[in-house]
Amino acid sequence: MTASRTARERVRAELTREITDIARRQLATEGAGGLSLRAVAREMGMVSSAIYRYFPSRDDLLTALIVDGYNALGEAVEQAESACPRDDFAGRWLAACHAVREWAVAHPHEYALIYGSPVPGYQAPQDTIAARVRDVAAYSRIVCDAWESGAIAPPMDEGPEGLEPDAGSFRELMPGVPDAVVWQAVSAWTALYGWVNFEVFGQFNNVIENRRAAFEHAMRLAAATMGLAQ
Amino acid sequence: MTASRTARERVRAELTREITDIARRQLATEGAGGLSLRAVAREMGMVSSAIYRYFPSRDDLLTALIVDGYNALGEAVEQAESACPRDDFAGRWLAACHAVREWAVAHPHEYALIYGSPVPGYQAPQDTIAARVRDVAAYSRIVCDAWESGAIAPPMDEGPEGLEPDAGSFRELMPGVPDAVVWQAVSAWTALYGWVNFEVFGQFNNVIENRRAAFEHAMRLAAATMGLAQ
DNA sequence: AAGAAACGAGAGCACTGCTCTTGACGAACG
DNA sequence: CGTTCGTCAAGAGCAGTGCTCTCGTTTCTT
Repeated sequence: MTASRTARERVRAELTREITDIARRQLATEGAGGLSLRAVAREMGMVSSAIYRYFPSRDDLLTALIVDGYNALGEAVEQAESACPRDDFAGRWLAACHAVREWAVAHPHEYALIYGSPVPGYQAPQDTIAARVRDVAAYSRIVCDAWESGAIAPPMDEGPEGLEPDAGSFRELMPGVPDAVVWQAVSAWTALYGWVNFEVFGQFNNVIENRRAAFEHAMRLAAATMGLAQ
Repeated sequence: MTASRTARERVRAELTREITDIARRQLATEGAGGLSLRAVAREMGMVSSAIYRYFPSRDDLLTALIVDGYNALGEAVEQAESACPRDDFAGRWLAACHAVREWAVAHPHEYALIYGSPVPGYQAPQDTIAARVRDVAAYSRIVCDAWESGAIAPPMDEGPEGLEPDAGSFRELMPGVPDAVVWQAVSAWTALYGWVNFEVFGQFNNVIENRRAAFEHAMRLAAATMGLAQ
């Protein structure tokens, strides 16, 4: 039904895709700040103002790339995690971690776009929040499953107060899991992205050599803090 | 001796300081990408080209701000950590963590400059690496002291290979500490900055409410992974 | 076939970092 | 004291940016 309404809409969809493809390539080489609408237009053989027929502003083009990035990362995590045996929770966790790291290392600029410092003046629209929770949802599912099958021991203390039960937050993504376990999961989550941030943004240059092994070791430690038996 | 050589040098130093001050204010409001030499010059009542007498390029001005940021953060950590009893290692660690977080929350754009995604096209010169290790040096000292007084239990495994013994790296900053403990310290380090990154870059908006308490809880968990007795 | 909507091209505005030249001022030297 | 040399602010200008507006043309709808 949505295959080809008119020729005009087909070529419009085609051009829109070509614009985002070229923009993604530019993003990969120049970074977010170097993404130039005029350069995209130049590469397409169009005039810069024509781009505005497809994306009303540079920020809208950025938003499209951000949504694509969230989905690509989320899909990578989902695939890696779902390839593991359902009851191997530590294995699923490690697979998810490696998926995040490898995608980030392979697409550093896209990763910076979604998990780095926010682009100045850019405000993420509501369209992005649906795609943004895909990776953390997959990861919450592991914690959820592990808790339900008793693979996570109940911790001693209750943890601090103050988990906001907002849509798409941890509290909603892990129903039935006690707050203390959610807090441990949050800690492991921040450890994961802290590591990936440091590696992608160059803090490990000339410091850590065998990064994959070191990462796996750190993620095993994170799983332990989460209470996940190895 | 360096107080006042000539009047010319005095006014030059004064103007240089004024430029960095205005640039820092602009950085705080607009972010790194919005830092404009012309706007700085406008605010000083000068013409844009005059700025180039003091900073040969925009990147050099950025570098000055980055070095200042490293020093400010490092000094905050040093002060907070040194205010604790020398043998209260967990207390020193928590104090250092809170210092990092509070400085970052108070100066989000400066923090983004030094620990966020790298500014596109900007390459950090060698001048920065001296100041950059100030915070991690203070923090390594805690681990070192704790290890020497036996507050850190020797871990089971040895951890992965691949610690690069580069100048200013962890391996050099913690002499005498076994590799396995250094790896645990690296994990705690990444957990710390992972948390601060997420908070400063807005990932905790509408998710975590009482962030200071949650942070302290996460940092206690990190201290536990590090093997630090509480 | 006629009207409406979408489209690409082009000119133009305000802004950016940066370079080059010009003229003025101040400090050191003979 | 006067000259010379280095430093400085100012201005014009270049190439680039995001974005807006207008103007014919093409395409779809009625």
